[in-house]
Amino acid sequence: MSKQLKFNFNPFKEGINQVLGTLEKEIMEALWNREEGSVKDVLDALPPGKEASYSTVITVTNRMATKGLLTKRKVGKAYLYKPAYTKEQFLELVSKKIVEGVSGISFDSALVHFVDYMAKVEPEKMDYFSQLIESRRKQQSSGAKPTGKARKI
Amino acid sequence: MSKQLKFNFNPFKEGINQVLGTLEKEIMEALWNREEGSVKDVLDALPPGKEASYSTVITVTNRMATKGLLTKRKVGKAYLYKPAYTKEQFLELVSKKIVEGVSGISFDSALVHFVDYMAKVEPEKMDYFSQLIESRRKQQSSGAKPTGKARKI
DNA sequence: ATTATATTCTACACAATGTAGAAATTGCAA
DNA sequence: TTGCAATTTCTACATTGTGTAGAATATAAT
Repeated sequence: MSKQLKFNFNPFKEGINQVLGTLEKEIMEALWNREEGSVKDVLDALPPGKEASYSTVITVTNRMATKGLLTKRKVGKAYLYKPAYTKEQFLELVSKKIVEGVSGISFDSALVHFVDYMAKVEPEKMDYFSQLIESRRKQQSSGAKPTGKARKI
Repeated sequence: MSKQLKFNFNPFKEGINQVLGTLEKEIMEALWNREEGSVKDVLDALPPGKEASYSTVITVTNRMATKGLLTKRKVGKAYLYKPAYTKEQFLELVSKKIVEGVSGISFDSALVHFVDYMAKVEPEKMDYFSQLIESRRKQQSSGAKPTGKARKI
Protein backbone atom coordinates (compact mmCIF):
# COMPACT_ATOMS: atom_id res chain seq x y z
CA MET A 1 0.00 0.00 0.00
CA SER A 2 3.03 2.32 -0.21
CA LYS A 3 2.34 5.40 -2.34
CA GLN A 4 3.98 5.25 -5.68
CA LEU A 5 6.10 8.17 -6.73
CA LYS A 6 4.27 10.26 -9.31
CA PHE A 7 5.38 13.27 -11.25
CA ASN A 8 5.08 15.13 -14.52
CA PHE A 9 7.90 16.60 -16.51
CA ASN A 10 7.79 20.06 -18.02
CA PRO A 11 10.94 20.52 -20.11
CA PHE A 12 10.12 24.20 -20.58
CA LYS A 13 10.86 24.94 -16.95
CA GLU A 14 14.23 25.07 -15.26
CA GLY A 15 16.06 22.41 -13.29
CA ILE A 16 14.09 20.60 -10.66
CA ASN A 17 11.06 22.78 -11.36
CA GLN A 18 10.63 20.60 -14.41
CA VAL A 19 9.37 17.97 -12.01
CA LEU A 20 8.17 19.96 -9.00
CA GLY A 21 5.92 23.00 -8.69
CA THR A 22 7.44 26.20 -7.32
CA LEU A 23 6.21 25.71 -3.79
CA GLU A 24 6.77 21.98 -3.92
CA LYS A 25 10.37 22.58 -4.82
CA GLU A 26 10.93 24.96 -1.92
CA ILE A 27 9.37 22.46 0.45
CA MET A 28 11.49 19.59 -0.82
CA GLU A 29 14.67 21.64 -0.58
CA ALA A 30 13.80 22.68 2.95
CA LEU A 31 13.18 19.09 4.00
CA TRP A 32 16.19 17.71 2.20
CA ASN A 33 18.24 20.21 4.17
CA ARG A 34 16.95 19.17 7.55
CA GLU A 35 15.90 15.56 6.99
CA GLU A 36 12.56 15.99 8.68
CA GLY A 37 10.45 18.92 9.73
CA SER A 38 7.08 20.26 10.77
CA VAL A 39 4.99 22.71 8.81
CA LYS A 40 6.41 25.39 11.06
CA ASP A 41 9.93 24.30 10.19
CA VAL A 42 9.11 24.46 6.51
CA LEU A 43 7.53 27.89 6.88
CA ASP A 44 10.64 29.17 8.60
CA ALA A 45 12.83 27.72 5.89
CA LEU A 46 10.97 29.25 2.96
CA PRO A 47 13.20 31.82 1.30
CA PRO A 48 12.19 35.49 1.19
CA GLY A 49 9.68 36.10 -1.54
CA LYS A 50 8.41 32.51 -1.42
CA GLU A 51 6.43 32.79 1.80
CA ALA A 52 3.13 30.97 2.07
CA SER A 53 0.43 30.66 4.70
CA TYR A 54 0.37 27.90 7.28
CA SER A 55 -2.59 26.16 5.68
CA THR A 56 -1.11 26.44 2.22
CA VAL A 57 1.95 24.54 3.33
CA ILE A 58 -0.16 21.91 5.05
CA THR A 59 -2.24 21.41 1.94
CA VAL A 60 0.78 21.07 -0.29
CA THR A 61 2.78 18.82 2.02
CA ASN A 62 -0.22 16.52 2.33
CA ARG A 63 -0.60 16.37 -1.42
CA MET A 64 3.10 15.64 -1.66
CA ALA A 65 2.69 12.76 0.76
CA THR A 66 -0.10 11.40 -1.41
CA LYS A 67 2.13 11.66 -4.46
CA GLY A 68 4.86 9.70 -2.73
CA LEU A 69 7.25 12.60 -2.27
CA LEU A 70 6.98 12.82 1.52
CA THR A 71 6.16 10.59 4.43
CA LYS A 72 4.47 11.94 7.56
CA ARG A 73 4.33 10.86 11.17
CA LYS A 74 2.58 12.43 14.09
CA VAL A 75 4.66 13.69 16.97
CA GLY A 76 2.79 15.50 19.69
CA LYS A 77 0.06 17.45 18.02
CA ALA A 78 1.99 18.14 14.85
CA TYR A 79 3.02 16.08 11.87
CA LEU A 80 6.61 15.73 10.86
CA TYR A 81 7.25 15.39 7.15
CA LYS A 82 10.26 13.67 5.67
CA PRO A 83 11.34 13.22 2.07
CA ALA A 84 10.53 9.72 0.87
CA TYR A 85 13.81 9.82 -1.04
CA THR A 86 17.09 11.64 -0.69
CA LYS A 87 17.67 14.24 -3.33
CA GLU A 88 20.07 11.88 -5.05
CA GLN A 89 17.60 9.00 -4.99
CA PHE A 90 14.88 11.26 -6.24
CA LEU A 91 16.94 12.51 -9.15
CA GLU A 92 17.88 8.91 -9.92
CA LEU A 93 14.25 7.81 -10.03
CA VAL A 94 13.18 10.81 -12.05
CA SER A 95 15.93 10.55 -14.62
CA LYS A 96 15.45 6.80 -14.97
CA LYS A 97 11.75 7.19 -15.60
CA ILE A 98 12.25 10.01 -18.06
CA VAL A 99 15.09 8.33 -19.91
CA GLU A 100 13.02 5.20 -20.25
CA GLY A 101 10.04 7.21 -21.38
CA VAL A 102 11.83 9.23 -24.01
CA SER A 103 13.72 6.17 -25.20
CA GLY A 104 10.45 4.36 -25.68
CA ILE A 105 9.21 7.17 -27.89
CA SER A 106 12.22 7.48 -30.11
CA PHE A 107 15.41 5.87 -28.97
CA ASP A 108 17.53 6.88 -31.94
CA SER A 109 16.66 10.54 -31.60
CA ALA A 110 17.25 10.43 -27.89
CA LEU A 111 20.62 8.84 -28.46
CA VAL A 112 21.75 11.46 -30.94
CA HIS A 113 20.55 14.35 -28.82
CA PHE A 114 22.11 12.84 -25.77
CA VAL A 115 25.50 12.66 -27.40
CA ASP A 116 25.01 16.14 -28.78
CA TYR A 117 24.28 17.46 -25.35
CA MET A 118 27.27 15.74 -23.86
CA ALA A 119 29.64 16.95 -26.54
CA LYS A 120 28.39 20.47 -26.11
CA VAL A 121 27.89 20.79 -22.37
CA GLU A 122 29.90 18.04 -20.73
CA PRO A 123 32.62 17.09 -23.20
CA GLU A 124 34.86 15.87 -20.41
CA LYS A 125 32.39 13.04 -19.80
CA MET A 126 32.98 11.52 -23.22
CA ASP A 127 35.77 9.33 -21.94
CA TYR A 128 33.76 7.97 -19.10
CA PHE A 129 30.89 7.38 -21.44
CA SER A 130 32.99 5.34 -23.83
CA GLN A 131 34.21 3.23 -20.97
CA LEU A 132 30.71 2.68 -19.69
CA ILE A 133 29.64 1.45 -23.09
CA GLU A 134 32.63 -0.79 -23.41
CA SER A 135 32.07 -2.39 -20.04
CA ARG A 136 28.40 -2.96 -20.80
CA ARG A 137 29.39 -4.44 -24.11
CA LYS A 138 31.67 -6.95 -22.45
CA GLN A 139 28.94 -7.91 -20.01
CA GLN A 140 26.70 -8.48 -22.94
CA SER A 141 29.04 -10.62 -25.00
CA SER A 142 30.00 -12.63 -21.93
CA GLY A 143 26.33 -13.39 -21.46
CA ALA A 144 26.14 -11.63 -18.10
CA LYS A 145 22.83 -10.00 -17.31
CA PRO A 146 22.77 -6.30 -16.50
CA THR A 147 21.43 -5.63 -13.04
CA GLY A 148 19.26 -2.74 -14.03
CA LYS A 149 20.31 -1.04 -10.82
CA ALA A 150 22.25 2.18 -10.78
CA ARG A 151 25.90 1.91 -9.93
CA LYS A 152 28.58 4.23 -8.66
CA ILE A 153 30.17 6.64 -11.07
CA MET B 1 4.76 35.42 -34.63
CA SER B 2 4.86 31.67 -35.33
CA LYS B 3 3.48 29.65 -32.43
CA GLN B 4 6.14 27.88 -30.46
CA LEU B 5 5.78 24.17 -29.94
CA LYS B 6 4.70 23.46 -26.38
CA PHE B 7 4.18 20.19 -24.56
CA ASN B 8 4.37 18.39 -21.25
CA PHE B 9 5.82 14.97 -20.67
CA ASN B 10 4.13 12.33 -18.55
CA PRO B 11 6.49 9.38 -18.27
CA PHE B 12 3.76 7.31 -16.63
CA LYS B 13 1.83 7.11 -19.85
CA GLU B 14 2.65 5.07 -22.93
CA GLY B 15 4.44 6.06 -26.09
CA ILE B 16 3.35 9.27 -27.71
CA ASN B 17 0.63 9.70 -25.11
CA GLN B 18 3.44 10.81 -22.85
CA VAL B 19 3.38 14.03 -24.84
CA LEU B 20 -0.12 14.17 -26.29
CA GLY B 21 -3.54 13.71 -24.72
CA THR B 22 -5.62 10.75 -25.87
CA LEU B 23 -7.71 12.70 -28.32
CA GLU B 24 -4.78 14.85 -29.37
CA LYS B 25 -2.86 11.74 -30.25
CA GLU B 26 -5.67 10.34 -32.38
CA ILE B 27 -5.96 13.64 -34.19
CA MET B 28 -2.24 13.88 -34.86
CA GLU B 29 -2.11 10.31 -36.14
CA ALA B 30 -5.06 10.95 -38.41
CA LEU B 31 -3.45 14.07 -39.83
CA TRP B 32 -0.02 12.54 -40.15
CA ASN B 33 -1.66 9.81 -42.20
CA ARG B 34 -3.36 12.16 -44.64
CA GLU B 35 -1.13 15.24 -44.52
CA GLU B 36 -4.02 17.62 -44.21
CA GLY B 37 -7.66 17.29 -43.33
CA SER B 38 -10.88 18.92 -42.21
CA VAL B 39 -12.66 18.29 -38.95
CA LYS B 40 -14.89 15.95 -40.89
CA ASP B 41 -11.89 14.05 -42.16
CA VAL B 42 -10.55 13.72 -38.66
CA LEU B 43 -13.89 12.54 -37.34
CA ASP B 44 -14.04 9.87 -40.01
CA ALA B 45 -10.54 8.77 -39.17
CA LEU B 46 -11.07 8.38 -35.44
CA PRO B 47 -10.82 4.71 -34.54
CA PRO B 48 -13.81 2.87 -33.05
CA GLY B 49 -14.17 3.63 -29.38
CA LYS B 50 -12.43 7.00 -29.73
CA GLU B 51 -15.27 8.87 -31.36
CA ALA B 52 -15.90 12.46 -30.41
CA SER B 53 -18.41 15.12 -31.35
CA TYR B 54 -17.86 17.59 -34.13
CA SER B 55 -17.42 20.50 -31.77
CA THR B 56 -15.08 18.55 -29.54
CA VAL B 57 -12.74 17.96 -32.43
CA ILE B 58 -12.90 21.60 -33.44
CA THR B 59 -12.08 22.73 -29.94
CA VAL B 60 -9.13 20.39 -29.67
CA THR B 61 -7.71 21.05 -33.12
CA ASN B 62 -7.87 24.77 -32.46
CA ARG B 63 -6.05 24.34 -29.17
CA MET B 64 -3.49 22.24 -30.97
CA ALA B 65 -2.97 25.00 -33.49
CA THR B 66 -2.39 27.41 -30.62
CA LYS B 67 0.13 25.04 -29.10
CA GLY B 68 2.05 24.85 -32.33
CA LEU B 69 1.06 21.29 -33.23
CA LEU B 70 -1.13 22.15 -36.20
CA THR B 71 -1.51 24.87 -38.78
CA LYS B 72 -4.88 25.78 -40.25
CA ARG B 73 -6.04 27.38 -43.46
CA LYS B 74 -9.51 28.14 -44.65
CA VAL B 75 -10.76 26.41 -47.80
CA GLY B 76 -14.36 27.00 -48.70
CA LYS B 77 -16.30 27.23 -45.51
CA ALA B 78 -14.14 24.77 -43.61
CA TYR B 79 -10.70 24.85 -42.15
CA LEU B 80 -8.05 22.38 -43.14
CA TYR B 81 -5.61 21.39 -40.46
CA LYS B 82 -2.10 20.17 -41.10
CA PRO B 83 0.59 18.96 -38.72
CA ALA B 84 3.18 21.66 -38.15
CA TYR B 85 5.80 18.93 -38.13
CA THR B 86 6.09 15.48 -39.62
CA LYS B 87 5.94 12.72 -37.07
CA GLU B 88 9.68 12.30 -37.37
CA GLN B 89 10.34 16.02 -36.89
CA PHE B 90 7.98 16.08 -33.96
CA LEU B 91 9.67 13.16 -32.24
CA GLU B 92 13.02 14.82 -32.90
CA LEU B 93 11.93 18.07 -31.27
CA VAL B 94 10.33 16.31 -28.35
CA SER B 95 13.24 14.02 -27.63
CA LYS B 96 15.73 16.85 -27.96
CA LYS B 97 13.86 18.99 -25.50
CA ILE B 98 13.42 16.15 -23.04
CA VAL B 99 16.98 14.94 -23.29
CA GLU B 100 18.21 18.45 -22.68
CA GLY B 101 15.82 18.85 -19.78
CA VAL B 102 16.68 15.64 -18.03
CA SER B 103 20.37 16.18 -18.67
CA GLY B 104 20.14 19.56 -17.03
CA ILE B 105 18.68 17.97 -13.92
CA SER B 106 21.16 15.18 -13.53
CA PHE B 107 23.33 14.36 -16.47
CA ASP B 108 25.24 11.52 -14.82
CA SER B 109 22.10 9.67 -13.82
CA ALA B 110 20.60 10.19 -17.22
CA LEU B 111 23.73 8.85 -18.83
CA VAL B 112 23.80 5.71 -16.75
CA HIS B 113 20.13 4.99 -17.22
CA PHE B 114 20.44 5.63 -20.89
CA VAL B 115 23.18 3.09 -21.27
CA ASP B 116 21.22 0.69 -19.09
CA TYR B 117 18.20 1.07 -21.28
CA MET B 118 20.21 0.55 -24.41
CA ALA B 119 21.96 -2.53 -23.09
CA LYS B 120 18.67 -4.00 -22.03
CA VAL B 121 16.33 -3.03 -24.85
CA GLU B 122 18.45 -2.13 -27.84
CA PRO B 123 21.77 -3.90 -27.35
CA GLU B 124 22.39 -3.98 -31.07
CA LYS B 125 22.75 -0.20 -30.98
CA MET B 126 25.80 -0.32 -28.76
CA ASP B 127 28.13 -0.44 -31.72
CA TYR B 128 26.60 2.51 -33.41
CA PHE B 129 26.69 4.38 -30.17
CA SER B 130 30.40 3.79 -29.67
CA GLN B 131 31.05 5.02 -33.15
CA LEU B 132 28.96 8.11 -32.61
CA ILE B 133 30.93 8.94 -29.51
CA GLU B 134 34.22 8.34 -31.25
CA SER B 135 33.36 10.58 -34.14
CA ARG B 136 32.21 13.33 -31.79
CA ARG B 137 35.39 12.89 -29.85
CA LYS B 138 37.48 13.44 -32.93
CA GLN B 139 35.50 16.54 -33.86
CA GLN B 140 36.17 17.82 -30.42
CA SER B 141 39.91 17.22 -30.32
CA SER B 142 40.29 18.62 -33.83
CA GLY B 143 38.61 21.77 -32.65
CA ALA B 144 35.67 21.39 -34.99
CA LYS B 145 32.42 22.76 -33.70
CA PRO B 146 29.42 20.47 -33.54
CA THR B 147 26.53 21.76 -35.57
CA GLY B 148 23.91 21.08 -32.99
CA LYS B 149 21.69 19.83 -35.76
CA ALA B 150 20.48 16.28 -35.95
CA ARG B 151 22.14 14.12 -38.55
CA LYS B 152 21.31 10.94 -40.40
CA ILE B 153 21.65 7.66 -38.59
C1' DA C 1 -10.04 25.55 31.53
C1' DT C 2 -7.79 28.65 28.71
C1' DT C 3 -4.94 29.56 25.02
C1' DA C 4 -1.66 29.06 21.50
C1' DT C 5 -0.70 25.86 17.96
C1' DA C 6 -1.89 22.69 14.47
C1' DT C 7 -5.01 20.29 11.58
C1' DT C 8 -9.12 19.69 8.80
C1' DC C 9 -12.37 21.28 5.72
C1' DT C 10 -13.74 23.90 2.15
C1' DA C 11 -13.18 26.72 -1.57
C1' DC C 12 -11.34 29.52 -5.06
C1' DA C 13 -7.82 30.43 -8.98
C1' DC C 14 -5.27 28.93 -13.11
C1' DA C 15 -3.59 25.66 -16.76
C1' DA C 16 -4.22 21.57 -19.62
C1' DT C 17 -7.29 18.39 -21.55
C1' DG C 18 -11.81 16.19 -22.79
C1' DT C 19 -16.46 16.97 -23.69
C1' DA C 20 -20.35 18.93 -26.14
C1' DG C 21 -24.82 21.82 -26.75
C1' DA C 22 -26.68 26.09 -28.74
C1' DA C 23 -26.27 29.73 -31.61
C1' DA C 24 -24.38 31.94 -35.46
C1' DT C 25 -22.32 31.84 -39.95
C1' DT C 26 -21.56 30.48 -44.52
C1' DG C 27 -21.38 28.48 -48.92
C1' DC C 28 -23.76 25.96 -52.27
C1' DA C 29 -27.79 24.05 -54.58
C1' DA C 30 -32.20 24.47 -56.31
C1' DT D 1 -31.91 34.45 -54.05
C1' DT D 2 -33.24 31.94 -50.69
C1' DG D 3 -33.10 27.99 -47.83
C1' DC D 4 -30.72 24.25 -45.97
C1' DA D 5 -26.92 21.54 -44.54
C1' DA D 6 -22.30 21.94 -43.09
C1' DT D 7 -19.21 24.35 -40.25
C1' DT D 8 -17.62 27.42 -36.91
C1' DT D 9 -18.01 30.13 -32.72
C1' DC D 10 -19.23 30.63 -28.13
C1' DT D 11 -19.93 29.01 -23.86
C1' DA D 12 -19.70 25.89 -20.28
C1' DC D 13 -18.92 21.95 -17.64
C1' DA D 14 -15.71 17.96 -15.93
C1' DT D 15 -11.08 16.23 -14.25
C1' DT D 16 -6.25 16.62 -12.72
C1' DG D 17 -2.40 19.20 -10.84
C1' DT D 18 -0.83 23.07 -8.42
C1' DG D 19 -1.06 27.41 -5.56
C1' DT D 20 -3.61 29.83 -2.26
C1' DA D 21 -5.85 30.55 2.15
C1' DG D 22 -9.90 31.49 5.54
C1' DA D 23 -12.86 29.39 9.04
C1' DA D 24 -13.79 25.93 11.97
C1' DT D 25 -12.14 22.39 14.78
C1' DA D 26 -9.03 19.72 17.58
C1' DT D 27 -5.35 19.28 20.82
C1' DA D 28 -1.63 19.74 23.95
C1' DA D 29 0.50 22.24 27.44
C1' DT D 30 0.17 25.44 31.05
